[in-house]
Amino acid sequence: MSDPAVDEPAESDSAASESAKGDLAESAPTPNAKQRQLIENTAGIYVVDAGAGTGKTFAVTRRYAAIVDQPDVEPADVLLVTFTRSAATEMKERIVDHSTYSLRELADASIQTFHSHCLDLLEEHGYRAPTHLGIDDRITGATRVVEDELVEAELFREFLDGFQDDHPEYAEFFRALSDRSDLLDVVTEFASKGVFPTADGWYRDGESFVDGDFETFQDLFDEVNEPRNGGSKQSVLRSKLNGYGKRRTYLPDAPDKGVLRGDGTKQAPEETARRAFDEDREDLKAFVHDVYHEYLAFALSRSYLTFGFLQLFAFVLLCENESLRDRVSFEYVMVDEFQDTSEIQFKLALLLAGTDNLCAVGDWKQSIYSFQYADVENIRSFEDRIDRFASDLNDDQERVAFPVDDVETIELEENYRSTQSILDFSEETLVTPASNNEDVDEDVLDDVVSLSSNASFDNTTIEGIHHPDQHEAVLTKIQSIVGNDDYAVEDEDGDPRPPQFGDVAVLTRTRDFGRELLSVADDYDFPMAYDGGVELFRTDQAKLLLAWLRILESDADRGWAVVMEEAGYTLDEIDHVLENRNYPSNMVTFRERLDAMEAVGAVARRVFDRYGFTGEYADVILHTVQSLHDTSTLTRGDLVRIVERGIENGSTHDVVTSAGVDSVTVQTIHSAKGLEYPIVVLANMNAGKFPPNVGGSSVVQYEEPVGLRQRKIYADVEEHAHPHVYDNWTHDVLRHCLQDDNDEERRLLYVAVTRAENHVVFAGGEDPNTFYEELPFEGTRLDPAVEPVDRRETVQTQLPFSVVTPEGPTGHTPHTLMDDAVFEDADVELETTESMAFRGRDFGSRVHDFAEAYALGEDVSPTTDGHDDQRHVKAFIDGLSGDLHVEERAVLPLEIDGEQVTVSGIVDLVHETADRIEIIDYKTDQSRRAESEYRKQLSVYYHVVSECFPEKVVTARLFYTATNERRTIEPVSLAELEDVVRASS
DNA sequence: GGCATAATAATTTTT
DNA sequence: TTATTATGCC
Repeated sequence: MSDPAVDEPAESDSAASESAKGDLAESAPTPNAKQRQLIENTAGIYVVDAGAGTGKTFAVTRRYAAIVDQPDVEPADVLLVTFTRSAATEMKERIVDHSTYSLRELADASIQTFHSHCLDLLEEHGYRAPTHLGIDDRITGATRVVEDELVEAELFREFLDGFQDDHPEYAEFFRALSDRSDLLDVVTEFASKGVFPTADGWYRDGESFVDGDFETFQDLFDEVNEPRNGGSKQSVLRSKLNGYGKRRTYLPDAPDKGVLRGDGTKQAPEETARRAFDEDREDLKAFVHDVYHEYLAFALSRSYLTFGFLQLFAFVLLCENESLRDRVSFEYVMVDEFQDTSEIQFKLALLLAGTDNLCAVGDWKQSIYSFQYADVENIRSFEDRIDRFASDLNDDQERVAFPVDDVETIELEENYRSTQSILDFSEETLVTPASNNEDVDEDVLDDVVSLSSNASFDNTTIEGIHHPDQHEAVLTKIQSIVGNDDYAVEDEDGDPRPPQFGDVAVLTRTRDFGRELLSVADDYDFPMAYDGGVELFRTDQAKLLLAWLRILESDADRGWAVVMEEAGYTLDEIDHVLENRNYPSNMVTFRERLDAMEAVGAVARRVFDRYGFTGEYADVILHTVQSLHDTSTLTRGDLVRIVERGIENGSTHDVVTSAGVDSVTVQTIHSAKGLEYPIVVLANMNAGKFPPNVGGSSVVQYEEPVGLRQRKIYADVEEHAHPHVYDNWTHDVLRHCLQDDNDEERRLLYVAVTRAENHVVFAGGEDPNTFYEELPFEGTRLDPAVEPVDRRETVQTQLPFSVVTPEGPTGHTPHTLMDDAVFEDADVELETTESMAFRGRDFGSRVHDFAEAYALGEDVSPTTDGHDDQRHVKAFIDGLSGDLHVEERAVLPLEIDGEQVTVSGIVDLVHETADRIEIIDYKTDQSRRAESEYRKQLSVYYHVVSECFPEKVVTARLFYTATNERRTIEPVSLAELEDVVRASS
């Protein structure tokens, strides 16, 4: 145990009185000048450019505290909107530390996402909201929110079936759709922009949005129609129109290619814009309107709302009901992550603001959620938009009752995360072409607020490696980095220290790459963990398990086909075998062996053994299956259904790998947003992968300035006969004007780079992409030579428990059971805190020391050094009532193969009430991958306590201190524990 | 260099 | 389905 840990006195409310120290990110005790400007100016409209690592959360929470600590202001007067629920929780906790309010007092405060606030509004006042759109239905207590996208898609399909039957007049539109579910996208997108249908038209000025605005369109058109190379080269548009009508035939009234492109010119004629835009879209509008309106009615009749509809109805309600608007509006509104807001959310913020005390905080450079309808223009063109939206809302009555023309901009400039080299480099990512021919507009740099680093040293390396065996090359590179002084990272005192595996994060654009990398790492015993959701049931492991289960159940063809294909049979061979039911004998033998097994868990295990699936996916599938049902009562049929359902709805599960504490993290860039790592490896920079050279494919799409585009395809009677005949050629012109460029890809690149504190490595495969080629770093071919890792030497894992000599516990309270003497006799090796070092800080002990002291009621308060662990622990413990016991040890006697052995386990906290005992183990977020081992450790204690206190409900939980997640753990069965002990002895 | 055509390969994920 | 890149021709 080390570390000064908790030496900071409880902080006072006034930022000014705090001591000037602390060099770590978000929670530096003293705000810098710009942060102070934001914190202290709470009246008026502010838009805050808060770049990566500039202490945004810190400033926002302090500002909130400053607002509510004013004499006449209560938390009920303030709305603080966050992007995710967990961000809301985090905000609350951090505010508690800096205001006079307790967590309990803030429990009902409006610190939440737009969606949950809308839900609250509708639950309380939404009963008649649908009538404003001419829908004769109500939102009631029985109305639920469908959160799962796939469930919604299923419901929508069901709706469309009925709709199609009821509306034969729309048959031709349905024929034109390659995928009916595109219609759901249209509906969702309309909803996200505040365009709603009424019974016989569009809500408010919705129709003008649907029609689009020619002026705006013309600007876009002109932009792509600009001749290039000083007039010597045709415009992008003209070049693209070269393919006009290439593989399709239009109806006779379509203009000729030559007319649209212009003859002997470098650009398409101006007239082309008009022609394409003026296409008659009335029928299409009616179609989309009816789908939209009837779907809303359908959803309400089924008593459900989607995320998008929550906002839709809340918006309508606030628009229509003036007195309600007055009652529910806030004196102060703050919106965090403003770059991730959609158009309707911006408008909701205006409707919810009772005064002009409005604050939008974000970083346009980190806007990477456009697929979620985030609109980066909300923050980039804040002043224009607030002006436009407010006057739109005020067109028939005053809804935004304050002036919006006085907008103050605050730019946070000090970066607490990265070196200056990385910050400077990061700007390059925003102007790097994504493909060889792309012309990047360098003007975006004018909008970049350059950041200045306060790192204590700058030894940054930025480099690229590539090799066809990219996975191995990445591992090799990481091995050369770990322990290498050339890649020193910053320790807790701001001094350089050699990096460890835990300092490295591999970020990728896709989950797939992460998964592949992890499986290669597994071959070398390389300490690496995938952090994030995996569509577990869509893995090979799950599919093969399903196949064998189907074989067992009914000799199903689709079972045999899968396992035979896996075994390398050709399709012809498989057909032949299936026809004659003459299955390969080794497989038949295996089937018989499986058939003899009773428990499905055992079947699964045996299947995974056969295919050598020893990795985490197999593990998690087994675990998931077991935790879904009690293994003893789960039939094969049940399991088949579970896996099928899992495949169908693509449910993701957090994969828990057991690489030990000090291991490399693998994540998607999206999920790494907000996090930081000393060393970032940005992998899979291959042509076509990142950025992908793929465009949208939906047939009916909508963009605000253009309105609806339409393409109807009259397919020949013979399926897929070519050429199709299109009655609408406009789409083929318009689509070229609406191409969004690769800006968001560059922002993704930006997000990835700005996660790094000290070093960045780009990694590519056979064919590195343009980003890799164009960015200013040296890329070298790296021939992989991964050293197989002996984990016992290089990875400091925490042993789940040790096997010791027979000596059972004798006491009968859970706490005397953990008698020190018993424990010491047992000769258990205790890990030292050194082995838990986390990025150079004594992370584990920092948290544990604090947690222990705080749980024991000592007068300590969380440090604010850039990590939230202690704060999270404090909030967690504050929420517990009952007896707390810290650092408990358990020994559990087992009889294994006729021999008495005893295993021991340690837990951090035991929370005991009259009827429950809760066992809690603190873990850093970093250690999540070892969860399956921790499970076993917790289970030792679980079984001991359960046996001694049969009348109490015993639960085991892991508490991830960095992310403030609490996870209930399904204990490992005694039989399984015995297996583990057998294996380790 | 400019233009047209053929070959090629294709995503992220929260409420 | 569609955007990019490679290619072949002028």
